[in-house]
Amino acid sequence: MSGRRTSINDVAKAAGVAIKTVSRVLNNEPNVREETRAQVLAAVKRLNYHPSLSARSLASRRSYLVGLVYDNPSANYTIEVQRGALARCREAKFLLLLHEVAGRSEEVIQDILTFANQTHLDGLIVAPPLSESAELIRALDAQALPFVRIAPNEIKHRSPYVDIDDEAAAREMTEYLIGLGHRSIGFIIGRPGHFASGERLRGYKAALKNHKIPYVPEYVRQGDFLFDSGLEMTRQLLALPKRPTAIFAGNDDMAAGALMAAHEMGVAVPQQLSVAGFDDAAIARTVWPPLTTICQPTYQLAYRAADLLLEMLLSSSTPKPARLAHTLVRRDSTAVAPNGRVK
Amino acid sequence: MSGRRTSINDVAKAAGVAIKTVSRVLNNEPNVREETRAQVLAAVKRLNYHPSLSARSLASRRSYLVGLVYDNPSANYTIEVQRGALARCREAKFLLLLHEVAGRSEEVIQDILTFANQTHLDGLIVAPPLSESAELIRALDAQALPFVRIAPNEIKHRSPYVDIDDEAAAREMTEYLIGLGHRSIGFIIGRPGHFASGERLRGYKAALKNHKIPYVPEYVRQGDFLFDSGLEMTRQLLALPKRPTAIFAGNDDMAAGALMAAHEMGVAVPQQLSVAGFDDAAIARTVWPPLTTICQPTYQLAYRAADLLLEMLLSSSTPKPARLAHTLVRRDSTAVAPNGRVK
DNA sequence: CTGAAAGCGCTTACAG
DNA sequence: CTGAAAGCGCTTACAG
Repeated sequence: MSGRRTSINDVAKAAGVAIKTVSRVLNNEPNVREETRAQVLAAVKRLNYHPSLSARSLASRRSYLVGLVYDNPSANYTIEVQRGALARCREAKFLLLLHEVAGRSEEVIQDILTFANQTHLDGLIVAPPLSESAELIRALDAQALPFVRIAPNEIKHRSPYVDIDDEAAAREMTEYLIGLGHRSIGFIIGRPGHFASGERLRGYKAALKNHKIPYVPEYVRQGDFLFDSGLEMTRQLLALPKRPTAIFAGNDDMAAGALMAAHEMGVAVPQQLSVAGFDDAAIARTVWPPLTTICQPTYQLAYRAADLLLEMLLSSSTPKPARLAHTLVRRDSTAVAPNGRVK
Repeated sequence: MSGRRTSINDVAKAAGVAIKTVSRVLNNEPNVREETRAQVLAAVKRLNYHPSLSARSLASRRSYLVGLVYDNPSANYTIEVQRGALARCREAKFLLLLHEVAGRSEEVIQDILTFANQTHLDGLIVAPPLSESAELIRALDAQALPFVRIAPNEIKHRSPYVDIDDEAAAREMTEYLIGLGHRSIGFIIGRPGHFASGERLRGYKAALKNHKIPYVPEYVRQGDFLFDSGLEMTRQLLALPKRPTAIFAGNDDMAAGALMAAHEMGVAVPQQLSVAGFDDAAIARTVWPPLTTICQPTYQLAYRAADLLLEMLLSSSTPKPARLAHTLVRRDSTAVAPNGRVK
């Protein structure tokens, strides 16, 4: 670290061209002779030159900074989101800044706006459940800050988003259980207000209907996406006179709670009770038995979200939303229903 | 986003001073009259001015960028490290860039150096287990890049670091089990090569010695910090003719594996077997029964690491290493030894 | 296909 | 205690 860092001037001198030409090569602009381009690249390599982000940023009135805001629902989920967004940003030579928020909605919004203003963010990626906040969307709109939402709810807004088909996924899982011979299937709903909670419930209902299985209200319980609610609701479901032979929880944390309730009450999983989750979070593989669940392509969702944002920033267009595929992962927590006939 | 962003010139004009004075106020430099300072701050507020990082960075030859590199050992741990480092960086108006690495040591080092060069990082925070890599330390040294290590091993290097006393913590946990009347205590060692693995083993041995309990080699098994190794080693320990009444695993993931082995073999925890972990990771609270474990102040370690790095950068001194306190967290996985007399 | 000039918004180094 | 000038390393806008 002695003396000056090497700059575009050094490269220009070494390659025998003007700095504008170096700039063209570095930014993959057209109208450079192939030979000239090669000379410049050779000089870049020889001098181990790395362009200065601050200079570029200052001159182009663009920060090359993208923010990722999240209200950490679970560490594993968040890490995957970070990975996906980071990967795409790195490719485009943008920097990703993380910003975790928590607390009341009003403060959270102010917090995010302050973050965006202080860092002069070019754009923002909004992870769920923040992506479901109508107030936040409105506030970002008012700032004219480009943003992309991951798995948002039904809020109508022209900004792009990426998601999966929660209803279809829940329908598939329910039909998978039906296929195993289950006819009494409990369902634990996710936190009220989350769009995904409602969609998953809708998928459960649709599957029952498709198979002409009556909907039993007492089999459907309200949880909140947390372990404890899965535990408590399963205790209630298993205490029912005619208890369900399968329980489908709105996410893996609640499914893990369901497993614990079964252990407590001496109900064998999967022999006497099948349990299914949603998300394929890390907990799905650390509980016993490992959970049958729906795998969301979290990394891909975040990668794609970053991709859409960069497209907005670089071409100032408004890209179309993207819907990605989920998969049903079969593990050991589900099995043929006791006395059940497999279809 | 119409027209120009407000700059230091606008503030200077509005406050009736030179831009240098605005700069002084913003950077808390001395030699500004209190009245002038107030005028400037009022103008800053009125115009909702936020200084440009790129301009500041370009002029001061400092990127205000700090890197955090990690080889994600567990999502929960990583998230806590991020939180701590982010909090300190935000206070100092530095930006934190994440960089996750994986794979062979040589590639990892090259990857980190490329990251540092491309972003013109001012400094680097190195999380474990990367902080234990002698090759990495050497490479960073060669680049003259300031860095701070979190929980490094015994590598001698003048760069600062933060850690806890792993040996003392393991000693305390072992003595806690002894205090519950246990005399046959199994131990599952963490991944070989990790400094913490050896320190924790040392603490276990020291406690036995302090209490004149003979060291039984077959009670000590080699794991690798992963769930499966805890499962397998506990199966072996519980198959012993005289099986231990307590098992202390070198981390929580292995302790969770130990719990599953006990469930499998019909050994009641904690009535017939006490199980203790280390780290207080999220899994410690999702397994059943919840784990007694050692809580590392992960957030604080990272916060402090960032603090030391910033001190290095801003005062160009070399701060002293910091050692932080751990705590023993009692939960339901440990109890009085069967037929044990509590001391 | 290539380049010279101006300027982005700050800090540094200096003067008073 | 305050300020005018120079310059950080790029891109933009323009000229040829």
